[in-house]
Amino acid sequence: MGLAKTEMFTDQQNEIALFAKVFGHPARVAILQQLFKIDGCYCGDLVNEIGLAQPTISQHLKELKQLGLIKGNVEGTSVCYCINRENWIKMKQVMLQFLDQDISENDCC
Amino acid sequence: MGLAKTEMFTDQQNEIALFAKVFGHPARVAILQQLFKIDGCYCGDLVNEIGLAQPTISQHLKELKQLGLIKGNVEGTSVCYCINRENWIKMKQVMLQFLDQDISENDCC
DNA sequence: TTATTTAATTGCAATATTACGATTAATATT
DNA sequence: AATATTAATCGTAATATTGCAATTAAATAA
Repeated sequence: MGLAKTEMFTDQQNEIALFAKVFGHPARVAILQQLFKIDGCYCGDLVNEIGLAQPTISQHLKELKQLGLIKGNVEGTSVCYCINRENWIKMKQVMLQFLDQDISENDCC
Repeated sequence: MGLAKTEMFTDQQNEIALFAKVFGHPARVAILQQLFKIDGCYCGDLVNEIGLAQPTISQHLKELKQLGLIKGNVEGTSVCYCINRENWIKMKQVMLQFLDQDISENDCC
């Protein structure tokens, strides 16, 4: 079916999966790292930096924006993208809660 | 093409994306949370707990195992799964490095 | 007004993912 | 040996993702 049965899972599990999914492509990882590095990149800069076609980058930017992880500011014909710091921190808390689960010592296997 | 152009990205970016991708489905998040909670689950337990069909759970377990995040121990006709703690810690370091990037104060947008 | 620039959108081909029924493999039980 | 139990594998349908050429939209510059 190619479709996750989200109704069987908790909101928290679905939220974790949604954030993780958007990080599940190296182009989006690269875009975010570049935005952390430069802090305000035009779409064209990202196209040059990353080397995928402009529509492809634009599509990845859209997904990041939909999840609220980046903001886009229109400046004339350009659009300046940057990290949405507030939401990044919120996302980080959700992900850390998942990654930082207590690891007990007793190894079962 | 449905295929990520991994050769354009750094090993680190591809590694982050690979880990994130496996967390990008709520069933795999749920499996991992259950393994942290119970610490040694049989495949059948996970099928009952999560409510997807046995082949589906088996497939998700395979992906988690391929990435080294879980171990499976054969006990008769059953297989007991648990977290691979060593690799979980390694994965966490990679992901934290990505999530914990310095957030400067100056907001560009 | 007519280019020009920049980025979003559309449409599509190739590939990947998700889910599960049916089957198989391996072990345990009778 | 025959049966039962458990989980992996196979095959397949439905859907999602990735990438880009072509086009469009919107703003600026000439």
